[in-house]
Amino acid sequence: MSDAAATRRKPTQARALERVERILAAATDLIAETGSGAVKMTEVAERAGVPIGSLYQYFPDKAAILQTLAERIAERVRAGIAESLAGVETRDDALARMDRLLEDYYALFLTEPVVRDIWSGTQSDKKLQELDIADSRANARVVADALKHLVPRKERARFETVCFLTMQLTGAAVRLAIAVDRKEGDRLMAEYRRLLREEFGSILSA
Amino acid sequence: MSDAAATRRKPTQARALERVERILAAATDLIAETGSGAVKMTEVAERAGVPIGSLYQYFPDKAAILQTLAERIAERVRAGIAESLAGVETRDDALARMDRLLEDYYALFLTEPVVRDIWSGTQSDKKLQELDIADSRANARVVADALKHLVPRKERARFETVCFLTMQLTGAAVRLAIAVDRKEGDRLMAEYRRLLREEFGSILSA
DNA sequence: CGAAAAGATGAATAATCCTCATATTTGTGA
DNA sequence: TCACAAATATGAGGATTATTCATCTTTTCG
Repeated sequence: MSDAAATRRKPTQARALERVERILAAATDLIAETGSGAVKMTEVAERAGVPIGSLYQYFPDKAAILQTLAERIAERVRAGIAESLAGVETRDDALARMDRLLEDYYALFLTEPVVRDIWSGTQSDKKLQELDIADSRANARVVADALKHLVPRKERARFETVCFLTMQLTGAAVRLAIAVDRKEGDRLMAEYRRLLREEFGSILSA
Repeated sequence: MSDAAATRRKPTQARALERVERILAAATDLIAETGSGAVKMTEVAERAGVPIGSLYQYFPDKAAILQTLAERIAERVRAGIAESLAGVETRDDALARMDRLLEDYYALFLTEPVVRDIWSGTQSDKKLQELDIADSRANARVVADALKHLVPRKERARFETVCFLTMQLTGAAVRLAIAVDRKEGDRLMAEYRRLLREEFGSILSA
Protein backbone atom coordinates (compact mmCIF):
# COMPACT_ATOMS: atom_id res chain seq x y z
CA MET A 1 0.00 0.00 0.00
CA SER A 2 1.99 2.97 -1.27
CA ASP A 3 0.39 6.11 0.04
CA ALA A 4 1.93 8.45 -2.50
CA ALA A 5 0.34 8.30 -5.93
CA ALA A 6 3.37 7.36 -7.97
CA THR A 7 3.67 9.40 -11.11
CA ARG A 8 4.13 7.57 -14.34
CA ARG A 9 5.76 8.42 -17.57
CA LYS A 10 3.62 10.26 -20.06
CA PRO A 11 3.79 8.54 -23.41
CA THR A 12 5.39 10.67 -26.12
CA GLN A 13 6.39 8.23 -28.81
CA ALA A 14 3.75 7.07 -31.26
CA ARG A 15 4.16 3.45 -30.22
CA ALA A 16 3.50 4.31 -26.59
CA LEU A 17 0.53 6.51 -27.37
CA GLU A 18 -1.08 3.74 -29.32
CA ARG A 19 -0.36 1.32 -26.53
CA VAL A 20 -2.12 3.51 -24.00
CA GLU A 21 -5.12 3.69 -26.28
CA ARG A 22 -5.14 -0.07 -26.64
CA ILE A 23 -5.10 -0.40 -22.87
CA LEU A 24 -7.98 2.02 -22.45
CA ALA A 25 -9.96 0.33 -25.19
CA ALA A 26 -9.42 -3.05 -23.60
CA ALA A 27 -10.49 -1.71 -20.23
CA THR A 28 -13.59 -0.19 -21.79
CA ASP A 29 -14.56 -3.50 -23.36
CA LEU A 30 -14.02 -5.46 -20.19
CA ILE A 31 -15.95 -3.01 -18.07
CA ALA A 32 -18.84 -3.28 -20.47
CA GLU A 33 -18.68 -7.05 -20.23
CA THR A 34 -18.20 -7.64 -16.54
CA GLY A 35 -18.31 -4.36 -14.66
CA SER A 36 -15.27 -2.50 -13.44
CA GLY A 37 -15.20 -4.29 -10.12
CA ALA A 38 -14.52 -7.59 -11.80
CA VAL A 39 -11.92 -6.37 -14.25
CA LYS A 40 -8.47 -7.77 -13.59
CA MET A 41 -5.27 -6.08 -14.63
CA THR A 42 -4.02 -9.27 -16.25
CA GLU A 43 -7.17 -9.41 -18.35
CA VAL A 44 -6.78 -5.84 -19.47
CA ALA A 45 -3.20 -6.57 -20.45
CA GLU A 46 -4.14 -9.72 -22.30
CA ARG A 47 -7.03 -8.08 -24.13
CA ALA A 48 -4.86 -5.14 -25.08
CA GLY A 49 -2.14 -7.45 -26.26
CA VAL A 50 0.50 -5.96 -23.99
CA PRO A 51 2.36 -7.41 -21.01
CA ILE A 52 1.22 -6.55 -17.55
CA GLY A 53 4.19 -4.29 -17.00
CA SER A 54 3.00 -1.95 -19.73
CA LEU A 55 -0.11 -1.05 -17.78
CA TYR A 56 2.05 0.19 -14.97
CA GLN A 57 4.31 2.07 -17.32
CA TYR A 58 1.52 4.58 -17.88
CA PHE A 59 -0.97 4.10 -15.07
CA PRO A 60 0.08 4.15 -11.42
CA ASP A 61 -2.68 1.74 -10.47
CA LYS A 62 -5.92 0.20 -11.54
CA ALA A 63 -8.01 3.11 -10.38
CA ALA A 64 -6.03 5.44 -12.62
CA ILE A 65 -7.31 3.63 -15.68
CA LEU A 66 -10.89 4.18 -14.58
CA GLN A 67 -10.13 7.78 -13.77
CA THR A 68 -8.78 8.37 -17.23
CA LEU A 69 -11.90 6.91 -18.77
CA ALA A 70 -14.03 8.99 -16.43
CA GLU A 71 -12.20 12.17 -17.40
CA ARG A 72 -12.72 11.50 -21.06
CA ILE A 73 -16.42 10.96 -20.57
CA ALA A 74 -16.66 14.08 -18.44
CA GLU A 75 -14.99 16.14 -21.14
CA ARG A 76 -17.39 14.81 -23.73
CA VAL A 77 -20.36 15.67 -21.54
CA ARG A 78 -19.07 19.12 -20.78
CA ALA A 79 -18.49 19.84 -24.44
CA GLY A 80 -22.04 18.72 -25.12
CA ILE A 81 -23.42 21.07 -22.51
CA ALA A 82 -21.45 24.02 -23.85
CA GLU A 83 -22.55 23.29 -27.36
CA SER A 84 -26.20 22.81 -26.45
CA LEU A 85 -26.41 26.06 -24.52
CA ALA A 86 -24.43 28.21 -26.92
CA GLY A 87 -26.27 31.33 -27.99
CA VAL A 88 -29.35 30.80 -25.89
CA GLU A 89 -31.56 33.87 -25.92
CA THR A 90 -34.92 33.55 -24.27
CA ARG A 91 -36.06 31.95 -21.08
CA ASP A 92 -38.22 29.41 -22.86
CA ASP A 93 -35.37 28.54 -25.15
CA ALA A 94 -33.12 27.96 -22.15
CA LEU A 95 -35.67 25.72 -20.48
CA ALA A 96 -36.19 23.71 -23.64
CA ARG A 97 -32.47 23.20 -24.05
CA MET A 98 -31.98 22.15 -20.46
CA ASP A 99 -34.75 19.67 -20.97
CA ARG A 100 -33.01 18.29 -23.98
CA LEU A 101 -29.70 18.05 -22.15
CA LEU A 102 -31.33 16.11 -19.37
CA GLU A 103 -32.81 13.68 -21.83
CA ASP A 104 -29.45 13.21 -23.54
CA TYR A 105 -27.75 12.63 -20.23
CA TYR A 106 -30.28 9.99 -19.27
CA ALA A 107 -29.84 8.36 -22.67
CA LEU A 108 -26.08 8.36 -22.23
CA PHE A 109 -26.39 6.38 -19.01
CA LEU A 110 -28.93 4.04 -20.54
CA THR A 111 -26.83 3.21 -23.55
CA GLU A 112 -23.19 3.39 -22.48
CA PRO A 113 -22.21 0.58 -20.13
CA VAL A 114 -18.99 2.29 -19.11
CA VAL A 115 -20.72 5.52 -18.15
CA ARG A 116 -23.23 3.52 -16.22
CA ASP A 117 -20.54 1.54 -14.48
CA ILE A 118 -18.16 4.31 -13.59
CA TRP A 119 -20.73 6.79 -12.41
CA SER A 120 -23.12 4.45 -10.72
CA GLY A 121 -20.71 3.14 -8.25
CA THR A 122 -19.76 -0.48 -8.70
CA GLN A 123 -16.34 1.03 -8.26
CA SER A 124 -15.75 4.02 -6.16
CA ASP A 125 -12.70 5.71 -4.81
CA LYS A 126 -11.87 9.05 -3.36
CA LYS A 127 -10.25 10.28 -6.55
CA LEU A 128 -13.33 9.51 -8.60
CA GLN A 129 -15.51 11.29 -6.11
CA GLU A 130 -13.30 14.34 -6.26
CA LEU A 131 -13.37 14.18 -10.01
CA ASP A 132 -17.14 14.05 -9.94
CA ILE A 133 -17.35 17.12 -7.77
CA ALA A 134 -14.76 19.06 -9.74
CA ASP A 135 -16.64 18.12 -12.83
CA SER A 136 -19.97 19.30 -11.47
CA ARG A 137 -18.33 22.56 -10.55
CA ALA A 138 -16.94 22.99 -14.04
CA ASN A 139 -20.26 22.12 -15.64
CA ALA A 140 -22.02 24.50 -13.31
CA ARG A 141 -19.76 27.27 -14.49
CA VAL A 142 -20.51 26.46 -18.11
CA VAL A 143 -24.25 26.50 -17.50
CA ALA A 144 -24.12 29.61 -15.34
CA ASP A 145 -22.09 31.42 -17.97
CA ALA A 146 -24.38 30.45 -20.79
CA LEU A 147 -27.48 31.57 -18.91
CA LYS A 148 -26.25 34.46 -16.82
CA HIS A 149 -27.76 37.12 -19.06
CA LEU A 150 -31.16 35.65 -18.26
CA VAL A 151 -30.63 35.88 -14.52
CA PRO A 152 -31.57 39.05 -12.62
CA ARG A 153 -28.49 40.79 -11.31
CA LYS A 154 -29.37 40.33 -7.68
CA GLU A 155 -29.72 36.59 -8.16
CA ARG A 156 -26.44 36.03 -9.94
CA ALA A 157 -24.42 35.44 -6.82
CA ARG A 158 -26.40 32.38 -5.88
CA PHE A 159 -27.02 31.21 -9.42
CA GLU A 160 -23.73 29.39 -9.72
CA THR A 161 -24.39 27.68 -6.41
CA VAL A 162 -27.78 26.61 -7.70
CA CYS A 163 -26.18 25.28 -10.87
CA PHE A 164 -23.55 23.39 -8.91
CA LEU A 165 -26.17 21.79 -6.72
CA THR A 166 -28.28 21.02 -9.77
CA MET A 167 -25.45 19.18 -11.51
CA GLN A 168 -25.15 16.84 -8.55
CA LEU A 169 -28.87 16.41 -8.17
CA THR A 170 -29.13 15.58 -11.82
CA GLY A 171 -26.47 12.92 -11.47
CA ALA A 172 -28.37 11.43 -8.55
CA ALA A 173 -31.66 11.46 -10.42
CA VAL A 174 -30.20 9.75 -13.44
CA ARG A 175 -28.36 7.15 -11.39
CA LEU A 176 -31.57 6.36 -9.59
CA ALA A 177 -33.51 6.16 -12.82
CA ILE A 178 -31.14 3.66 -14.39
CA ALA A 179 -30.95 1.58 -11.23
CA VAL A 180 -34.64 0.76 -11.24
CA ASP A 181 -36.60 -0.79 -14.06
CA ARG A 182 -37.08 1.20 -17.19
CA LYS A 183 -40.70 2.08 -16.62
CA GLU A 184 -40.18 3.43 -13.14
CA GLY A 185 -36.98 5.12 -14.27
CA ASP A 186 -38.89 7.01 -16.93
CA ARG A 187 -41.45 8.08 -14.38
CA LEU A 188 -38.75 9.30 -12.02
CA MET A 189 -37.05 11.20 -14.79
CA ALA A 190 -40.33 12.83 -15.73
CA GLU A 191 -40.69 14.07 -12.18
CA TYR A 192 -37.14 15.29 -12.09
CA ARG A 193 -37.57 17.06 -15.41
CA ARG A 194 -40.55 18.90 -14.00
CA LEU A 195 -38.63 19.81 -10.88
CA LEU A 196 -35.72 21.12 -12.91
CA ARG A 197 -37.99 23.19 -15.11
CA GLU A 198 -39.66 24.76 -12.10
CA GLU A 199 -36.35 25.43 -10.42
CA PHE A 200 -34.77 27.13 -13.41
CA GLY A 201 -38.04 28.67 -14.50
CA SER A 202 -38.27 30.48 -11.21
CA ILE A 203 -34.79 31.95 -11.52
CA LEU A 204 -34.56 32.84 -15.20
CA SER A 205 -36.32 35.92 -16.44
CA ALA A 206 -37.14 37.51 -19.80
CA MET B 1 -14.21 -16.24 -5.96
CA SER B 2 -17.38 -17.88 -4.71
CA ASP B 3 -20.26 -16.50 -6.69
CA ALA B 4 -23.01 -17.42 -4.26
CA ALA B 5 -23.27 -15.25 -1.19
CA ALA B 6 -22.64 -17.87 1.43
CA THR B 7 -25.11 -17.74 4.27
CA ARG B 8 -23.73 -17.68 7.75
CA ARG B 9 -24.99 -18.89 11.01
CA LYS B 10 -27.15 -16.49 12.93
CA PRO B 11 -25.88 -16.16 16.48
CA THR B 12 -28.28 -17.44 19.09
CA GLN B 13 -26.22 -17.99 22.18
CA ALA B 14 -25.40 -15.01 24.37
CA ARG B 15 -21.70 -15.43 23.87
CA ALA B 16 -22.07 -15.32 20.10
CA LEU B 17 -24.41 -12.34 20.19
CA GLU B 18 -21.91 -10.39 22.20
CA ARG B 19 -19.14 -11.41 19.87
CA VAL B 20 -21.02 -10.07 16.87
CA GLU B 21 -21.53 -6.79 18.68
CA ARG B 22 -17.85 -6.61 19.49
CA ILE B 23 -17.02 -7.17 15.83
CA LEU B 24 -19.40 -4.44 14.72
CA ALA B 25 -18.10 -2.05 17.34
CA ALA B 26 -14.53 -2.69 16.29
CA ALA B 27 -15.43 -2.14 12.64
CA THR B 28 -17.19 1.10 13.56
CA ASP B 29 -14.11 2.37 15.37
CA LEU B 30 -11.75 1.46 12.58
CA ILE B 31 -13.94 2.99 9.91
CA ALA B 32 -14.01 6.20 11.89
CA GLU B 33 -10.24 6.12 12.15
CA THR B 34 -9.16 5.12 8.68
CA GLY B 35 -12.18 4.89 6.41
CA SER B 36 -13.85 1.66 5.39
CA GLY B 37 -11.65 1.17 2.37
CA ALA B 38 -8.56 0.83 4.52
CA VAL B 39 -10.06 -1.43 7.16
CA LYS B 40 -8.53 -4.91 7.16
CA MET B 41 -10.31 -7.98 8.43
CA THR B 42 -7.35 -8.88 10.59
CA GLU B 43 -7.51 -5.45 12.22
CA VAL B 44 -11.19 -5.79 12.94
CA ALA B 45 -10.55 -9.18 14.50
CA GLU B 46 -7.68 -7.89 16.58
CA ARG B 47 -9.57 -4.83 17.75
CA ALA B 48 -12.59 -6.94 18.63
CA GLY B 49 -10.41 -9.40 20.48
CA VAL B 50 -11.58 -12.36 18.42
CA PRO B 51 -9.75 -14.58 15.95
CA ILE B 52 -10.18 -13.94 12.26
CA GLY B 53 -12.31 -17.03 11.87
CA SER B 54 -14.98 -15.55 14.08
CA LEU B 55 -15.66 -12.78 11.62
CA TYR B 56 -16.48 -15.35 8.99
CA GLN B 57 -18.60 -17.29 11.38
CA TYR B 58 -21.22 -14.55 11.23
CA PHE B 59 -20.42 -12.45 8.19
CA PRO B 60 -19.97 -14.01 4.76
CA ASP B 61 -17.51 -11.34 3.74
CA LYS B 62 -16.14 -7.94 4.53
CA ALA B 63 -18.90 -6.11 2.71
CA ALA B 64 -21.48 -7.82 4.90
CA ILE B 65 -20.11 -6.05 7.95
CA LEU B 66 -20.54 -2.70 6.28
CA GLN B 67 -24.01 -3.69 5.16
CA THR B 68 -25.02 -4.55 8.67
CA LEU B 69 -23.81 -1.20 9.93
CA ALA B 70 -25.58 0.52 7.07
CA GLU B 71 -28.83 -1.26 7.85
CA ARG B 72 -28.68 -0.21 11.45
CA ILE B 73 -28.13 3.40 10.54
CA ALA B 74 -30.91 3.25 7.99
CA GLU B 75 -33.30 1.90 10.58
CA ARG B 76 -32.40 4.67 12.96
CA VAL B 77 -32.98 7.29 10.28
CA ARG B 78 -36.28 5.80 9.24
CA ALA B 79 -37.50 5.69 12.82
CA GLY B 80 -36.53 9.34 13.14
CA ILE B 81 -38.50 10.27 10.05
CA ALA B 82 -41.57 8.42 11.23
CA GLU B 83 -41.38 10.02 14.63
CA SER B 84 -40.82 13.51 13.29
CA LEU B 85 -43.74 13.36 10.92
CA ALA B 86 -46.20 11.67 13.26
CA GLY B 87 -49.44 13.55 13.64
CA VAL B 88 -48.67 16.31 11.21
CA GLU B 89 -51.75 18.40 10.53
CA THR B 90 -51.24 21.51 8.46
CA ARG B 91 -49.21 22.24 5.38
CA ASP B 92 -46.98 24.71 7.17
CA ASP B 93 -46.40 22.25 9.95
CA ALA B 94 -45.39 19.62 7.41
CA LEU B 95 -42.97 21.98 5.72
CA ALA B 96 -41.41 22.99 9.00
CA ARG B 97 -40.94 19.39 10.01
CA MET B 98 -39.38 18.45 6.70
CA ASP B 99 -37.03 21.33 7.14
CA ARG B 100 -36.07 20.07 10.54
CA LEU B 101 -35.53 16.55 9.24
CA LEU B 102 -33.24 17.84 6.55
CA GLU B 103 -31.18 19.71 9.08
CA ASP B 104 -30.93 16.64 11.29
CA TYR B 105 -29.86 14.52 8.36
CA TYR B 106 -27.15 16.98 7.43
CA ALA B 107 -25.99 17.06 11.05
CA LEU B 108 -25.88 13.27 11.12
CA PHE B 109 -23.49 13.20 8.20
CA LEU B 110 -21.41 15.99 9.66
CA THR B 111 -20.97 14.33 13.01
CA GLU B 112 -20.94 10.58 12.41
CA PRO B 113 -17.84 9.36 10.63
CA VAL B 114 -19.37 6.01 9.84
CA VAL B 115 -22.44 7.49 8.21
CA ARG B 116 -20.20 9.77 6.24
CA ASP B 117 -17.98 6.93 5.18
CA ILE B 118 -20.59 4.41 4.23
CA TRP B 119 -22.70 6.82 2.22
CA SER B 120 -19.92 8.95 0.92
CA GLY B 121 -19.90 9.53 -2.78
CA THR B 122 -21.19 6.83 -5.00
CA GLN B 123 -21.76 3.45 -3.48
CA SER B 124 -18.85 1.08 -3.22
CA ASP B 125 -20.64 -2.18 -3.81
CA LYS B 126 -23.75 -3.38 -5.47
CA LYS B 127 -25.40 -4.57 -2.31
CA LEU B 128 -24.99 -1.23 -0.59
CA GLN B 129 -26.39 0.53 -3.59
CA GLU B 130 -29.40 -1.74 -3.55
CA LEU B 131 -29.80 -1.17 0.15
CA ASP B 132 -29.70 2.57 -0.41
CA ILE B 133 -32.43 2.38 -3.00
CA ALA B 134 -34.58 0.02 -0.98
CA ASP B 135 -34.14 2.33 1.93
CA SER B 136 -35.15 5.40 -0.05
CA ARG B 137 -38.22 3.55 -1.15
CA ALA B 138 -39.11 2.65 2.41
CA ASN B 139 -38.53 6.18 3.64
CA ALA B 140 -40.57 7.52 0.77
CA ARG B 141 -43.45 5.37 1.87
CA VAL B 142 -43.19 6.63 5.42
CA VAL B 143 -43.19 10.24 4.29
CA ALA B 144 -45.94 9.71 1.76
CA ASP B 145 -48.09 8.02 4.38
CA ALA B 146 -47.55 10.71 6.94
CA LEU B 147 -48.45 13.48 4.52
CA LYS B 148 -50.98 11.87 2.26
CA HIS B 149 -53.96 13.57 3.87
CA LEU B 150 -52.42 16.89 2.80
CA VAL B 151 -52.13 15.83 -0.82
CA PRO B 152 -55.02 16.40 -3.24
CA ARG B 153 -56.52 13.13 -4.34
CA LYS B 154 -55.56 13.50 -7.95
CA GLU B 155 -51.92 14.04 -7.02
CA ARG B 156 -51.58 11.07 -4.74
CA ALA B 157 -50.54 8.66 -7.44
CA ARG B 158 -47.40 10.58 -8.22
CA PHE B 159 -46.74 11.74 -4.68
CA GLU B 160 -44.93 8.57 -3.67
CA THR B 161 -42.78 8.81 -6.77
CA VAL B 162 -41.94 12.38 -5.83
CA CYS B 163 -41.04 11.29 -2.32
CA PHE B 164 -38.87 8.47 -3.60
CA LEU B 165 -37.02 10.83 -5.90
CA THR B 166 -36.72 13.34 -3.11
CA MET B 167 -35.09 10.85 -0.76
CA GLN B 168 -32.35 10.22 -3.29
CA LEU B 169 -31.91 13.87 -4.14
CA THR B 170 -31.61 14.65 -0.46
CA GLY B 171 -28.90 12.07 -0.08
CA ALA B 172 -27.03 13.59 -3.00
CA ALA B 173 -27.37 17.10 -1.64
CA VAL B 174 -26.09 16.13 1.78
CA ARG B 175 -23.20 14.12 0.36
CA LEU B 176 -22.20 17.06 -1.74
CA ALA B 177 -22.48 19.43 1.20
CA ILE B 178 -20.19 17.37 3.41
CA ALA B 179 -17.68 16.82 0.62
CA VAL B 180 -16.93 20.51 0.20
CA ASP B 181 -15.82 22.89 2.90
CA ARG B 182 -18.23 23.73 5.65
CA LYS B 183 -19.09 27.21 4.46
CA GLU B 184 -19.91 26.16 0.94
CA GLY B 185 -21.70 23.10 2.27
CA ASP B 186 -23.98 25.28 4.34
CA ARG B 187 -24.72 27.44 1.33
CA LEU B 188 -25.55 24.40 -0.78
CA MET B 189 -27.81 23.05 1.93
CA ALA B 190 -29.60 26.37 2.17
CA GLU B 191 -30.33 26.19 -1.54
CA TYR B 192 -31.48 22.62 -1.29
CA ARG B 193 -33.70 23.45 1.65
CA ARG B 194 -35.36 26.15 -0.40
CA LEU B 195 -35.80 23.78 -3.30
CA LEU B 196 -37.34 21.14 -1.08
CA ARG B 197 -39.73 23.62 0.46
CA GLU B 198 -40.89 24.81 -2.94
CA GLU B 199 -41.28 21.28 -4.21
CA PHE B 200 -43.38 20.08 -1.29
CA GLY B 201 -45.09 23.40 -0.92
CA SER B 202 -46.44 23.12 -4.42
CA ILE B 203 -47.86 19.68 -3.81
CA LEU B 204 -49.26 19.92 -0.29
CA SER B 205 -52.51 21.74 0.27
CA ALA B 206 -54.54 22.97 3.24
C1' DC C 1 27.33 6.45 -35.25
C1' DG C 2 26.78 6.39 -30.27
C1' DA C 3 24.97 7.69 -26.01
C1' DA C 4 20.98 8.78 -23.49
C1' DA C 5 16.20 8.58 -22.94
C1' DA C 6 12.08 6.11 -23.56
C1' DG C 7 9.81 1.94 -23.75
C1' DA C 8 8.97 -3.22 -23.06
C1' DT C 9 8.87 -7.40 -20.37
C1' DG C 10 7.09 -10.92 -17.02
C1' DA C 11 8.75 -13.63 -13.05
C1' DA C 12 8.55 -12.59 -8.44
C1' DT C 13 6.73 -10.12 -4.42
C1' DA C 14 3.21 -8.40 -1.42
C1' DA C 15 -1.13 -7.57 0.40
C1' DT C 16 -5.42 -9.49 1.93
C1' DC C 17 -9.46 -11.98 1.80
C1' DC C 18 -11.38 -16.12 3.15
C1' DT C 19 -11.51 -21.35 4.06
C1' DC C 20 -11.59 -25.39 6.67
C1' DA C 21 -10.15 -29.15 9.57
C1' DT C 22 -10.08 -29.55 14.22
C1' DA C 23 -10.99 -28.33 19.04
C1' DT C 24 -14.08 -26.55 22.55
C1' DT C 25 -18.39 -25.02 24.70
C1' DT C 26 -23.30 -25.03 25.32
C1' DG C 27 -27.99 -26.86 25.17
C1' DT C 28 -31.06 -30.67 26.22
C1' DG C 29 -33.52 -34.97 26.83
C1' DA C 30 -33.35 -39.11 29.67
C1' DT D 1 -25.82 -36.17 36.26
C1' DC D 2 -24.51 -37.93 31.80
C1' DA D 3 -24.26 -38.42 26.90
C1' DC D 4 -24.86 -36.63 22.61
C1' DA D 5 -25.91 -33.10 19.21
C1' DA D 6 -25.66 -28.52 17.86
C1' DA D 7 -23.37 -24.39 18.10
C1' DT D 8 -19.21 -21.93 18.52
C1' DA D 9 -14.15 -21.01 18.41
C1' DT D 10 -9.58 -21.05 16.23
C1' DG D 11 -5.71 -19.56 13.18
C1' DA D 12 -2.41 -21.55 9.93
C1' DG D 13 -2.43 -21.63 5.18
C1' DG D 14 -4.61 -21.55 0.42
C1' DA D 15 -6.04 -18.47 -3.22
C1' DT D 16 -6.49 -14.34 -5.74
C1' DT D 17 -4.62 -10.20 -7.67
C1' DA D 18 -2.41 -5.76 -7.68
C1' DT D 19 2.07 -4.03 -8.29
C1' DT D 20 7.26 -3.90 -8.57
C1' DC D 21 11.72 -3.93 -10.65
C1' DA D 22 15.86 -5.60 -12.73
C1' DT D 23 16.99 -6.26 -17.30
C1' DC D 24 16.53 -6.01 -22.09
C1' DT D 25 15.15 -3.45 -26.59
C1' DT D 26 13.96 0.49 -29.37
C1' DT D 27 13.86 5.26 -30.51
C1' DT D 28 15.60 9.89 -30.52
C1' DC D 29 18.88 13.25 -31.76
C1' DG D 30 23.33 15.73 -31.79
